[in-house]
Amino acid sequence: MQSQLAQRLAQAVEKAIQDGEIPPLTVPEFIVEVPREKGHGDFATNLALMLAKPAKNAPRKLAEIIVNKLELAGTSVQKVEIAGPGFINFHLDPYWMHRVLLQVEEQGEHYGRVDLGEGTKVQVEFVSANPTGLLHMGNARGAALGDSLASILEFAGYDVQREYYINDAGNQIENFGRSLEARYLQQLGQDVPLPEEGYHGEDLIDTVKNFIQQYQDKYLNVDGATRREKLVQFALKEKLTAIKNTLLDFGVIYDVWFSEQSLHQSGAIEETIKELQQKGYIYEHENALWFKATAFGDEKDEVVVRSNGIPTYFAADIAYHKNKFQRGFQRVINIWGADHHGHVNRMKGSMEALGYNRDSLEIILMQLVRLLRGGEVVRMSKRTGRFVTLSELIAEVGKDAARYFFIMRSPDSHLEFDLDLAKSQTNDNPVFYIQYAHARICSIFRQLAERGGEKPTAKEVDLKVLQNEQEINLIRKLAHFPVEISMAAQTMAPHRIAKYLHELAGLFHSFYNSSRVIVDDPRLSAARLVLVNATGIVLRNGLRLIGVSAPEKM
RNA sequence: GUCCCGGUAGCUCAGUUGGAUAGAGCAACGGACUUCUAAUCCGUAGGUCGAGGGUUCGAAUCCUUCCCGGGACGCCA
Repeated sequence: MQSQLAQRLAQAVEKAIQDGEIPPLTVPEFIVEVPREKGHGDFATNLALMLAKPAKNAPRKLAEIIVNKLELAGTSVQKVEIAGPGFINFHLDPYWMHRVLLQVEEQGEHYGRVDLGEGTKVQVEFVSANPTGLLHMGNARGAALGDSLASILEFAGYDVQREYYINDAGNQIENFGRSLEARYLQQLGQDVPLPEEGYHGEDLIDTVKNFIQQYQDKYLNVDGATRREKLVQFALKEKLTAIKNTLLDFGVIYDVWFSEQSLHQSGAIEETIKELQQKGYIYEHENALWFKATAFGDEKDEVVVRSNGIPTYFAADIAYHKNKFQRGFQRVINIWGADHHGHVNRMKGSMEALGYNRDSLEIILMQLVRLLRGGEVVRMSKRTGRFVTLSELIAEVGKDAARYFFIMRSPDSHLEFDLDLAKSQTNDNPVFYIQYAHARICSIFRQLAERGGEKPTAKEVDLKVLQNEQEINLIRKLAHFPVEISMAAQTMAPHRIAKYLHELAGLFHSFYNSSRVIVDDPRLSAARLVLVNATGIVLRNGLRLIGVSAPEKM
């Protein structure tokens, strides 16, 4: 409906130009939106306002010209008016929206899909936590955000792949090995210190205990390199399995687990550096190789190969992202913690250097998470390795609340995660509020079944009996769902869906409290059941996108 | 010092890419259960949109200068 109106409006302008009522110009960008104020109609456009400057004419005057040229045959527009500084408001046939109920029912779990992406290949890479420990709150936010974004993009017509990059090579693995070695020797009674820069998390003690159970002291009296290699191999496998399982519990399933090590082994890193070298973006300084990030607007250059000959993680990352583009992704989206922001420009620069469009690599930076318990900030320490893990969080508040809380705020915003609120089963908890709406809907249909009634279908029902304020508000909201999907996909903002669902649930609760669904009048009853059913479908579709379950009973 | 993010109601946050009278939830206050789930609803109150300047028909939104909070500036990842 919105795009149809936009098209007709553009045509009207063209016609006015032909007739010489508006000077020749290209039609400016304008929007057809749902006005906040209901008095402003069902749709409104700012076209005349946007046209004012290029056409050198007063907005209201232009609005009049446009309205005169506007062809509205075949639309549901009943009345057009010019308002305020020059808005054109459209009032539609009061029942136009009711048709959306037919659509919702017909399309079911597909209602809300749009074809914004037109099959564009997109990859979303998220979490990619080092397999040297457990997942923390930052990873958790990334998991919720990345998975939801991927789902939303899919729903908006993109061909989406979810990927996890396993940092199973490089410096931190060396470090990991030395930490494991220390823990191993400690367990076997030796008094050795943990490396200063090592992994201090106590989870490594358990890992080493498991190792000992299998190998005992077999690696006590071998050379360090062998011992560390064996420990690392064992620990990586264990940690990665744990991460996979936790993410699975969180409802996140990846298409691809990509190993950094494979890039080292295949020679892809070396090859990529050579390519950059040939293009003149690599130079040597103090025995190290540097990438000319400054040539691409970054503040300073960056080392790709250390003076000891070992490539940095940056070198691996360049090779990795080149690999992504080689796999044919037209958009490559990464979700990173805000602490990686310094990495953004040089990564984009490196892609530009390799001949790709820097804007095809899109980075979403998310701000930090603060946990609150009993009104107090839960202190975490990276140094001591003491923090709340994702699996602990899931155990404490449940998957649904956790996923909702992580995506309900814009990534740009620092996230305050109130554990008590997430656990509370009261109306101040938005997750329960939404789920409760769904449970109530299911309950109505259980009730109907108990009374021997049958679920009506939209086309056999007279939807025009849905006329009260609550019914109309609810229908309007359902009609808006596809637009919401487009917006969320376009701005890569899953929190919009959370907000939408909360509002939808609110409108449903209002409706529920104002009108009984199962009533004596069979026409009214049937129409309301269709409305309720449609609401249930949209709630399920939305909740599915953000990875929250839609319980039938609470 | 440079760069990034934020600053909107008591609190936590939205704000449809520059639009009409700035919104929601919680907290506060006052109401509604003989009902398909009161885990709900209805109502009231609450604002110099961090501050100043600029751009224009029109600014929370854009440009600029400051202030405050968080983060990043390594041959770590």
